[in-house]
Amino acid sequence: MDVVLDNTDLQILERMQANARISNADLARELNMAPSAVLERVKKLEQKKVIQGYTTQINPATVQQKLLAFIFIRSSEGFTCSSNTAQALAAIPEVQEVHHIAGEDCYLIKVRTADSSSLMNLMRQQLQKIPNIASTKTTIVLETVKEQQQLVIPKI
Amino acid sequence: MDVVLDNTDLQILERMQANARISNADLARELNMAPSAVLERVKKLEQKKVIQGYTTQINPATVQQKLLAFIFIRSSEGFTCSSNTAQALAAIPEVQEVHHIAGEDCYLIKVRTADSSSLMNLMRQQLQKIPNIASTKTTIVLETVKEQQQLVIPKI
DNA sequence: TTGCTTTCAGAATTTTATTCAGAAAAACAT
DNA sequence: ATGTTTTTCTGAATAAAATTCTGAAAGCAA
Repeated sequence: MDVVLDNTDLQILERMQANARISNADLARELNMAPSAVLERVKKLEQKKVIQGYTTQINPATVQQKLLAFIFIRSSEGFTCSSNTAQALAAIPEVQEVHHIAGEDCYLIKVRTADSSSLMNLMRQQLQKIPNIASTKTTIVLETVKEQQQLVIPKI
Repeated sequence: MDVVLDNTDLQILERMQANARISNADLARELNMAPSAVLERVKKLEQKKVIQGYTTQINPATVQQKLLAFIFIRSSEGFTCSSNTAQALAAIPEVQEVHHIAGEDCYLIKVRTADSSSLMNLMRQQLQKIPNIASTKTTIVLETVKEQQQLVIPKI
């Protein structure tokens, strides 16, 4: 069940993380391997779900998403953090991330909307409808200095 | 200075966000356009920095990154949140995100490490070395329910 | 050794990316 | 409206890449 990755796999992952659209031919050249061999490895990394997908990073402001906020969500007392709550949160498209966290607060979510009034609408029309939410604490992001979902690939 | 996107651009963005490695030929077929026309648009979206890059989503656990944490960082009193602090935070590879936030706390950062002891090391060896940090409040993530950096592409 | 599995290289084939000339459409100014 | 300019598109040609396949080499277990 445990996935084992050798150095070649890690090299592939590192390069594809930096540029998902690198051609298989270029990748093969950088690794001094045949394209067919590299392709075979990439396919296996996909099968093994090491690679979960390929996404395009879009400048949020250009698609009218200028507001970013983190919201701490506390469940009602007497209710354990049900996965129903998490699922309901995750089903909202503007909710990018849902994390179950340690401590008193139950969930931390990351939300992206057009502006503060759309965030207000979202909270009123979507969050308030979810059962067993006792309170929310919102943190508005003024400026994002860094935002990379890139991992540190280990070296062997 | 303002980027204008028509419906075709948004369709392209939506599809490429879902799969950055979709072939230009497939994309053209879906949009009922010639591949050359689609390619031209994609190149322009890259030039205009609407598209900021293409990344591969890697299962963090498979590359030994099992711990995720959010850390609130407060600057020393009498010091405004200098961009130096933000830059120093952003320079740490394990720090995936650095957000300047509203309220008393100055920054909210997202950190990914192998385990809790590596997080401890990181905090002692890296965060403590940064000047003018008064306090940190760490929130450990127990379970991530959703994590998509996918935006909601507007419809026209 | 023998048999089994994995990984690789190299060649053949299919498919795609890329470039370019010119047509169509849209935008613009007169 | 009219003519002009700019943008966007199609379709064809070419270069490049993806994909498939065969078989060799390496690793491993019995």
